[in-house]
Amino acid sequence: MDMDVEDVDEDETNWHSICVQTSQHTSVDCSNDDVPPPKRVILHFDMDCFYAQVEMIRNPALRNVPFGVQQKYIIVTCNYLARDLGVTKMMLVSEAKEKCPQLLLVKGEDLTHYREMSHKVTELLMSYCPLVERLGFDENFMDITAMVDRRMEQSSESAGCLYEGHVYSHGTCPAKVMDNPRLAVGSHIAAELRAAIHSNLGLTGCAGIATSKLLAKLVSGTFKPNQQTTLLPESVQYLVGSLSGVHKIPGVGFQTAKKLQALGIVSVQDLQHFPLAALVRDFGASPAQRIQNLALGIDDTSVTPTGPPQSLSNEDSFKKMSSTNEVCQKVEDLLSTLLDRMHKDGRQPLTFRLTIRRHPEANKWFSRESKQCPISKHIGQKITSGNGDALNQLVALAMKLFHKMVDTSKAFHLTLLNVCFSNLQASAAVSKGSIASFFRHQSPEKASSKCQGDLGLLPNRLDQSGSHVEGKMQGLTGQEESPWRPDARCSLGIHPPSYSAQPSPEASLEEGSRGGPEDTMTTTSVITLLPPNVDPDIFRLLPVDIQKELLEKANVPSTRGHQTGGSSASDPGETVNPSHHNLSKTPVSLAHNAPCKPNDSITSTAKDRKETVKGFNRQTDTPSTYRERDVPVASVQVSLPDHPEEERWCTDLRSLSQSADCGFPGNVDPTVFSELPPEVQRELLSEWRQQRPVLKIPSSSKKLSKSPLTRERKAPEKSRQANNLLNYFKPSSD
DNA sequence: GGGTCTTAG
DNA sequence: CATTCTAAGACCC
Repeated sequence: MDMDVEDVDEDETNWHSICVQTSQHTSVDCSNDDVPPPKRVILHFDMDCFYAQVEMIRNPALRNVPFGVQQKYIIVTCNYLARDLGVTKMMLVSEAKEKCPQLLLVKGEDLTHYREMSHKVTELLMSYCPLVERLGFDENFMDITAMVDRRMEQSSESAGCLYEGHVYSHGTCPAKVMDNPRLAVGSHIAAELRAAIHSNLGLTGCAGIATSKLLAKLVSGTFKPNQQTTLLPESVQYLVGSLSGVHKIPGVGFQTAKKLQALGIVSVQDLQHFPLAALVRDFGASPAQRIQNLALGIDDTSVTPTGPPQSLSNEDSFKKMSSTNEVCQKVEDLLSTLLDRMHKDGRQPLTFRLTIRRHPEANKWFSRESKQCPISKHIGQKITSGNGDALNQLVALAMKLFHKMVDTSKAFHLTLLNVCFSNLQASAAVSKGSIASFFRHQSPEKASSKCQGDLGLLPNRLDQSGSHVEGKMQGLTGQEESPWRPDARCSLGIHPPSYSAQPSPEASLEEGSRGGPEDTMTTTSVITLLPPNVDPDIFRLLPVDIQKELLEKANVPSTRGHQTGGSSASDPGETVNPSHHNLSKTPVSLAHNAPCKPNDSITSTAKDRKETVKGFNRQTDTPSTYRERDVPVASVQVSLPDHPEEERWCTDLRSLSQSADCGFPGNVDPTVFSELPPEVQRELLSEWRQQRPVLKIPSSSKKLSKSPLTRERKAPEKSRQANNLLNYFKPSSD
């Protein structure tokens, strides 16, 4: 997991955060009109040090101390206090301790809480628009083209607004800014979504707004903690040209980079200009075209809704395992927890796989070996129904597979075991309004719901994903009640769980603005009413009275951001880093001689407001305002009582605007929640559980047609849903 | 469909 | 370099 690549990335930030001040006369920007209007508007979200944030929500006391999340002997990620002290992701625990003796460590091998929070983020985003694709636990892509179009149709005002957050640029003329109104609108939507994630889930993160997944991802980390950046078409070449090497291109991993290097290709420019035919020889036509396009900043792949996981696995690594008994015991442990997850998921696995890793001595180049086999229907049923017999039978099955790989009559030395269920089959359908339908992928025809209906109108490109869209829409449509009704929720700052609820039509911000009376309640409205120099994100966290005050004096003199020349504490210097040879390699014909501060890259207005906010923001607290209440914490390690299910309570998007009173708008403030007495938490959880929709559905996928480049596929076609609800309502449906 | 390789976080 | 603990897709038989 290096999912944590995310954050800090010391060096990576450099390249992208470079900003060049182009001299007035560059051939690029300012006067070109040959830049075609963006077709799609794609967002990329990347949570800040995700695991660490989840841990801080579970235990607010952690916010005040430097700590790292440890998996075995590695610090997989850490909070910002730890970063300030020199700790980085993927650092050895021993090294981190030397560097920072007071570093606290939180065990992170159990991914349960991270996984759950990860899905909440995805589901929250899906409630606004179904086109959400997950990338690991902490990143999501979203195609908001339809949302943007709708907003532009209904409100002419949008044309007049500026970008929210930063604009990646090396000196674009301000005038140019408005030549990309769709991206500008996209930046506002991104800001609202980040605000929603923050208010509903208590998480901060970065967003990138661009015309493709590639570009959105590349630009999102430009300004690191908790900020967003929009990439304009005229800056694309500069951005890709700034990458330090081909390995920085998403999709070009170690092996590919190695092969490229063998061809003398090291820089992105090398790859851009290398004869395609030669690449084809080494990589094959499709991959060759693909990687060269990526180097050129071209990416046609669509955002493919991820849907429920296609496999569930559990693994553990260790120094040495050399007896069958140990293996058997470990397999049992792994299976036991995996079975719990499988049971909650509700789907029935048709395939079981056991994977091992042998000690890197005999077994060459490190690798894993696996054996898999079908799961009999009989056992499969026990798995889904939670029958305890399943464990024993699966352990036996696993051992059979184990013996196929390892000759136990000889010495062996394993360093890892993994058990995996795949080929997940959804069981019977659930009631129509169920959440399950939310994840369902099929249902052709009707796409009536509002939110979705719009999607149906997608002008461009979504053709291929049409099927998914429809499927999702349907789910949405199915949504019958309106969980988000103001009255119902809020009893405790909480409201009905709603996985499903989110998808509900009204969930969409714009929807509201479109015609409904509820417009006024939408996040959108709220945000747009904020004083120009206030970050909606922060605003929301302020006490109501302060909010009022700010609204009254909308034009308070903005303090010059501290953030300014520097950027956040996290990586200030780097952004300005003088040593950007990259610059010189830039293909673009600009005079980018003068690197400038990050700020410069922003249009003045946008910039000003961002910065002011930032300064404000940074100190006060980025993450959670509510945070510190004192919770009796025995040790920093203490955390919530473990309830299996605290998972899915969800939120109501639209309630954002009222968040102030409820503690959380339609939702629960995670921090607050964590501070409630365990009994109360449990009670709430069980209440939520009754309706909570739970997961995603199965999706057996088949292939549809293919599109030329890149993978497009994913939409499952048939699938019914398996939903946890089943477990609650239908004891043992098969 | 089984199994490996690659990429990714 | 991987290291951790996952998850997915491409591509072989």
